[in-house]
Amino acid sequence: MDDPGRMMGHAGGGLMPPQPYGMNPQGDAPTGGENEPRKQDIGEILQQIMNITDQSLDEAQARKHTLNCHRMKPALFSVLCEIKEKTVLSLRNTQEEEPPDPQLMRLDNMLIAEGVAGPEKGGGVGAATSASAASQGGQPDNAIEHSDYRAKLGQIRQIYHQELEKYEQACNEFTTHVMNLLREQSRTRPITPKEIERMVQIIHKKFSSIQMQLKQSTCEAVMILRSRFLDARRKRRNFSKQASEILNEYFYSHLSNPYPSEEAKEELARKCSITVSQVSNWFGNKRIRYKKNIGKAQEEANLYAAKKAAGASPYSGTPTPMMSPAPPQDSMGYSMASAYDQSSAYDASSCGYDPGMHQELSP
DNA sequence: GCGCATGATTGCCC
DNA sequence: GGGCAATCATGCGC
Repeated sequence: MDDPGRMMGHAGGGLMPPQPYGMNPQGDAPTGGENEPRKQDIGEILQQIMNITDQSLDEAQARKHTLNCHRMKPALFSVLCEIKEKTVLSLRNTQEEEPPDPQLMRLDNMLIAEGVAGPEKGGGVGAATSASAASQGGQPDNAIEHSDYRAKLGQIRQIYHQELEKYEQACNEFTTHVMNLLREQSRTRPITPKEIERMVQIIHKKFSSIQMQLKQSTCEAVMILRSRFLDARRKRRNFSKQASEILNEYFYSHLSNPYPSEEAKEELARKCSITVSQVSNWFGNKRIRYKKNIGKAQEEANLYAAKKAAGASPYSGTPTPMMSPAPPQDSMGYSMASAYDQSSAYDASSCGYDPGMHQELSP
């Protein structure tokens, strides 16, 4: 930040009556041997002015009074006026109105869109809804995900507004402080209201750059939250036990043709409270893993066969062409008849046993 | 913390 | 476009 001390200086705002710049108010142009002591005097006065900032108010007031009564004060004022003129010239080029920062506009727009800035949108309900739908399809725990996302976004929003308020407060406090300081100093040194105003602008600019960092960090936090929320893999949840049972029962009941039709998939999806694509994924994974580990799959098949025998299957009333599960292997690696084969209503002899399917699904 | 289970994704093939 | 195979990433029991 610019040193406020460098902003000092202009005739009209000071203690002295307006005088032409560069003129010695006393009219006695420095000459020859008188120069050295005067230089020393001015140096001394400048040093005292610099020291004022390190002093207590009472001390400073006393010192200022001494300075104002100093015989070299008018000469110093004149010097300050000269510096002032040069400073104003250099400032003229920097006072043009700057266009709004496109980066800041982007950040603002994003924060408004996400419901972090601007009017309260329930912590980004819209974003949460879309993200939730994208990540979970029609899963019942949507509401949990949704509220979870909303709660986290709400936290971000709260922190953002707290910090923003803090920065604004600090900015106002600092601005007031600097303005008071400059007004106070304007009694001793030439400072115009316009310069004070410019100083305020500089302070605001500084604080707005800090605000931009805050906005940037907030945007990053929202993006991270969103990506985590949208990343389905991160949010993988095992299906409910009931859903797994339903899917397994269907799979082992249709082992001869474990490729459910679209209608069947929809029905399964509805019963399991999952999406059709999740049903497709499940069957895709199941077919592959069944083939890879047929022995273990056989145990599972037997389990479901036993259940079916007990009449527990929801599919027991809808006999469709299927095969018995792959027979378990004995110690020699040969197939043995499974419990499922023996107990199922859909055994090899009764309905559509497909040896080819065994081969197809066997490793 | 580790290993296995499991849902999801990706690339390829038909 | 659907299925397969490989892989990733997370959940979960130990």
